[in-house]
Amino acid sequence: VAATIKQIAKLAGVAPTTVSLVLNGNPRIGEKTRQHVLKIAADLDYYPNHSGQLLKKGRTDSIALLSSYFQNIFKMELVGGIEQGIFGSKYQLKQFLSQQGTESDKAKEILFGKMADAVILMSYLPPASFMEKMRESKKPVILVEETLPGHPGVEFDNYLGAYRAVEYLAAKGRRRIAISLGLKAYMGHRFVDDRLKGYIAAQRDLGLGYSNIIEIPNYTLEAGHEMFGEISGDRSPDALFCASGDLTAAGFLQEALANGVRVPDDIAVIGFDDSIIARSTCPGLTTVRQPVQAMGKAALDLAVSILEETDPTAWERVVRFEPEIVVRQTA
Amino acid sequence: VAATIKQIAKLAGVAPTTVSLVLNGNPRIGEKTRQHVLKIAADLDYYPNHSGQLLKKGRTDSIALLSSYFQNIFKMELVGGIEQGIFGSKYQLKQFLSQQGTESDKAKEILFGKMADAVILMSYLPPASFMEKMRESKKPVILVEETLPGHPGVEFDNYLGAYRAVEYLAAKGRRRIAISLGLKAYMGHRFVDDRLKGYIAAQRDLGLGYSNIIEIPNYTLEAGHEMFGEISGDRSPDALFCASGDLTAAGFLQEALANGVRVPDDIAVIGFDDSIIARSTCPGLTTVRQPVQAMGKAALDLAVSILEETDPTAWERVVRFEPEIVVRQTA
DNA sequence: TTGTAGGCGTTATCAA
DNA sequence: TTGATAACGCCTACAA
Repeated sequence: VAATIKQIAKLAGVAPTTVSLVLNGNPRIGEKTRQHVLKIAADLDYYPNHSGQLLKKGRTDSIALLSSYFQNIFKMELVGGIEQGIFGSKYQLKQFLSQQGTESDKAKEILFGKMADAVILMSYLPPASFMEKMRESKKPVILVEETLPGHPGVEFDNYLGAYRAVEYLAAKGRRRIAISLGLKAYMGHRFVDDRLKGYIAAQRDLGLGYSNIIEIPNYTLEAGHEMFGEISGDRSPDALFCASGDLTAAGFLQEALANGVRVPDDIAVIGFDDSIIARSTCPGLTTVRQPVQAMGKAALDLAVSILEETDPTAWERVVRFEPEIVVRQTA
Repeated sequence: VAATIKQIAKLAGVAPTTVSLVLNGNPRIGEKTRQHVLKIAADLDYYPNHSGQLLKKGRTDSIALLSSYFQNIFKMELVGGIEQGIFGSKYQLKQFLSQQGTESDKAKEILFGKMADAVILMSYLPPASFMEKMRESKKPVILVEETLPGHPGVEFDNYLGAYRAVEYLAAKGRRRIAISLGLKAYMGHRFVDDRLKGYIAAQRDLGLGYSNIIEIPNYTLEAGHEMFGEISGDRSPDALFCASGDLTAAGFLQEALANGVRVPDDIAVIGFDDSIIARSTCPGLTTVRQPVQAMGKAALDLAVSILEETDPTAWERVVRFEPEIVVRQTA
């Protein structure tokens, strides 16, 4: 049903080549023929077959985002940032979902199979050997969140984020600061380790002799609710640093307030990410801001500068973003 | 750099056909040759060129989601639902962004250009002529949120949602119920009209002689904050129905609580959507639930059953979802 | 069991 | 100014 160049050519009484030239705005075709062809193309509602073009050109003019996460606010904001940057550019964003653990295979499939010119890989650290291989094949893979030195990536200083959160709480007079984390659930994800290390280092540097690590199964509202059960007892914390994210912090908040625990008077709460959730809770959630949108944009920029070869150093650049404490009402 | 069937054939000392047959699991190739070819393919890290395959097959095995919205929770949840359904199927989801007003052109480009086999079009009502044309060309366009009778779509009963919200508030003894809406900003979007009509009808049916329509510029937290300024005065409402969504309701809540207005004692608040926002506010937001994930899934199912021709009626089916009041603490 | 040949829709090279 | 021809990588009837 879709029109092709050949059909237009036949109807117009010219050769396919001519049609192609006209459609691509080549000036060496006579005005009369041009108009004629254009008219017929419009009549037939012609749109170029994408596969045909790609096959010929060898480029796809699209960039893939690959992740193993479904619905998730971090991803939404990352995509938002990428979209902002990609819109109006010549690139298309294609999102792919991969089963956990199959990320690098999927990336190879995408890149070698010419489904996209570059892959932005979210929250997954592939083996160095994989990255080197991609580098040799000139197939850009941009790592987001979990990065590898010497390979293109975008990261956030999670260590510093945690450190500053503890510092901030201590400056507010808190002495028994607990941290919530998915140590087991997100095992192998560096961001978990880094946040924990930052917490421990800050405790040590500030001479705080208290440590309380609340292990949670996932980063949901419900997990936040359940945290509330963990903070009672005689050595209960006077502050909770939800390194597990804003959503868990919001969950905790709900449960605390429902049980008559005052925030921040009885317990200060600080989240992580500064997502839309942190801004919409009540009281407003004090949190460690991670500029996720900007990170998405940065990943895209990295991909584009590698593809367009505008910057030879881009192949080994890791763009690092710094945390910022956003003070609202919970701490 | 990417390996092709020809290269494998040459290295293996067989014809390209043989390689293709092996790779596609055709049983008529001898085991020895099969193993040999497979080994070489693996060595070369072969992945089939997608464009080549598509061009030949005439199908893309992918489904497009087209919208003119960037970051937005509704979209996130819709995508979530689609992904759940698509994962494991043979289809790929491709997301496209279009400038507002160019949706149908973009859809044609996608469909006729063979970038995807079907388009799921979010929150945009195209002209009927466009839908008919697509129908004739056997190019499925699935409408989400804004639908057209006789064309495949997924909709939500916004009228009933609003009606029930008012009914619920009235049953709770509220008499002066205000509604917030982006009448101007979302002009032409049927969901706005429908919610307003539901509100008006319920007021009338229940004999409530009060009407207060708060016009807001967009559906953000900040717009919610500003609503608070609108509800003072002597005929101030005792309930606010945020037909403008949970996020605006959350904004209002923040401002109200910050100003010592008690919710729901002084004013009841009810949101719309039951997004993650509604679940994470404090107090929990009573809201009109719209099963966005299920709607995404339904849109996908519709697309698939049209593509696979499993159900001839799918071409004209509009799947309708019903509201449900989710009672939490604000009303 | 394996190979030959042609074509999907496009574009680039070269010739007319 | 226009057209014939070939090629991108893959698949598939048909032939061997």
